[in-house]
Amino acid sequence: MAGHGLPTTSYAVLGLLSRGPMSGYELAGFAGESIAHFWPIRKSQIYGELGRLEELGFVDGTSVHQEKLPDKRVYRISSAGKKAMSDWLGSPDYESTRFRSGFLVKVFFADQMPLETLERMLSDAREKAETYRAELQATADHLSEEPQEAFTRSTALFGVRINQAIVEWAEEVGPALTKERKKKR
Amino acid sequence: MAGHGLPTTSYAVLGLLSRGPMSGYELAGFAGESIAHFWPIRKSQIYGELGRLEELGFVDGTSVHQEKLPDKRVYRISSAGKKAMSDWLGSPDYESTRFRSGFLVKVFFADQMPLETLERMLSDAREKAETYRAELQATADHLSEEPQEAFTRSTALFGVRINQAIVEWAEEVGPALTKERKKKR
DNA sequence: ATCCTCATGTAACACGTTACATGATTAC
DNA sequence: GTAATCATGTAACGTGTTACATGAGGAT
Repeated sequence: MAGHGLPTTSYAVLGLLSRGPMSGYELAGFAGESIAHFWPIRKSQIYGELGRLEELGFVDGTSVHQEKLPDKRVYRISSAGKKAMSDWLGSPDYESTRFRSGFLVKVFFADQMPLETLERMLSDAREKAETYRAELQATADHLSEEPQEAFTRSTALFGVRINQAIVEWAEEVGPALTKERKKKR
Repeated sequence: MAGHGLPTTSYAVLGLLSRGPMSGYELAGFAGESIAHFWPIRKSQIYGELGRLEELGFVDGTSVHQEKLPDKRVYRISSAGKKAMSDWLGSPDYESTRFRSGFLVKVFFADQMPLETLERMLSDAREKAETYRAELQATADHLSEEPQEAFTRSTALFGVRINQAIVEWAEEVGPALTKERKKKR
């Protein structure tokens, strides 16, 4: 927790709502296109957050009837919500990074792994990172020069750097590791 | 899940036990020095995993009485456990990477953030990554040339690359973002 | 004397994931 | 006309985190 109270996910939802009123479904879509690469949120979790935020008085929900589609509930950030958001933004504290790599767990124990499997894993990881890097680079390139977008772009560029690092890592250690595995056994 | 059954944490525990019998407490310490930077496991979770693995017959636990210290339960990997481990290592599938950055969430919404806070955050993130990078580099350097260690070293080098990328990112976008925030408002 | 760390764990809870539900519209 | 997708959500579950417990030894 950063400062005092709510988990980061709550502020993420609140922040997205500060860009305009939305239903949970719409919010899930928006989150998927904007923050998902560094802070994924499942839609079921979004509904939970919206409920919590409404109880706290940080958002106001309004039920909207629709003819051909299911009725929806549209949420709008309240003034208390804006205050909570700007308090959060006022502090430089942030929730510490969570990183877990099932890939590295396997690499760590790979001295017991068939050579072919290891090679498949390494090339797979390299390729995935390469693809993802290109994708995020494209995202960054397509953003406008609007001031607001500079922040979005910087988060995309973060992902670009990370995935570039992974590609380079795979190229560096790949040959050494498979060679290692050939010696052993 | 990678293949069929257990979560990655179970295999991580099993894999560490394949290096030798340990108590839960010892295992937690070992995990903290080896895999924590890409797969952290809390000790309370380790006890849970050990219980599960014992029920599955993948490890055998033996209670050991100690004079001055609390009694402990020492676990040893069973042959069924070794089989489960090698089956897991035989498949190139791995649990997908989980990455969550509370830092980037704040950066994403930083157009509403006081300039000073943004600057503090960026330099803090840069510094943390720099420190962590050096730490992991030292870890990699101190590993021997034993074949086994090559895999451990590669996971450390992964962290080195990642943190190097973060440092470079901060240097790239830092000035642009703070400049952006100076224009706005 | 008191406080902190070591060495062992147990218990409670919350976040986040996966699975389930439902009706209309579009695709093949 | 059957299957996939859209548009809305709810419910159940499990991993992982935080808090609690306990007694001995070392530090100040």
